[in-house]
Amino acid sequence: EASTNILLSALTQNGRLNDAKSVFDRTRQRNVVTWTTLIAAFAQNGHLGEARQLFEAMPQRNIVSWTTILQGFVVLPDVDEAANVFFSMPGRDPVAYNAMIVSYADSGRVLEARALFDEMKQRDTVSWNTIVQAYAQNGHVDQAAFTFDRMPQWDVVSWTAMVTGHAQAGHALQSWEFFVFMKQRNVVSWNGIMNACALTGNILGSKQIFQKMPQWDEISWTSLLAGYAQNGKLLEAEELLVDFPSDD
RNA sequence: UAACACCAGUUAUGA
Repeated sequence: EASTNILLSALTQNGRLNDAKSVFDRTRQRNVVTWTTLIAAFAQNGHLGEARQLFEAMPQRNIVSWTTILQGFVVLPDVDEAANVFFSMPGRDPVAYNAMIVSYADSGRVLEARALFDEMKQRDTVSWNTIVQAYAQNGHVDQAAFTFDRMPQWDVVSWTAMVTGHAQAGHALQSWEFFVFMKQRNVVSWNGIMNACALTGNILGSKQIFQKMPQWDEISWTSLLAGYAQNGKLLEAEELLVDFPSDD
């Protein structure tokens, strides 16, 4: 039955929702993971109705199944339904809190996001990153920086959030400083600083970063292209298109 | 402090 769940997981990861559903329907031995895997698949594709039906039909739910349905409303987005689920849950762990904080942040309700954060018994690094990002994306980079300074520990996500947060506020220098001070960088950090340059009008910097970065993904290419386009560098954009990687 | 092949939930980058 673990093997069924592995199959289900593989199918949903490849977007084969229908196949996943039919496998689910044909299996007799379902456990909470079987159910939750399918619920997550529906929820991640915006099919909250189906997800909710399964959620209500499942014989027993645990905190992961609750958080899965919660997350479905977070990404929809439907902050009120998300809050509904969140406050109905039999128990809340940091993962559930973090998801709900994101929902408040995405709808501009920073104070409520902060209130939840303060109310948490245990905060993990994701919690801190989430509240830092909540401030940054709502135009309070100063608060984001203040909170960042008080975090017990940082990871690559924390640093990258500050790089992009400052860039969005137009603080090119601070953005760059955070990038330089980072101990570990991944492709997201590199994409972030490249976009930071473009955002603050330094498209030449974007190009240089693109050339220097150790690895690229689709977002790296799209970012540079967008940077050119938004700064009126149409010739450069066309040149870049020639070298664009294709996905087959 | 990580590796030894992934059964489900939360945070950072572009369009």
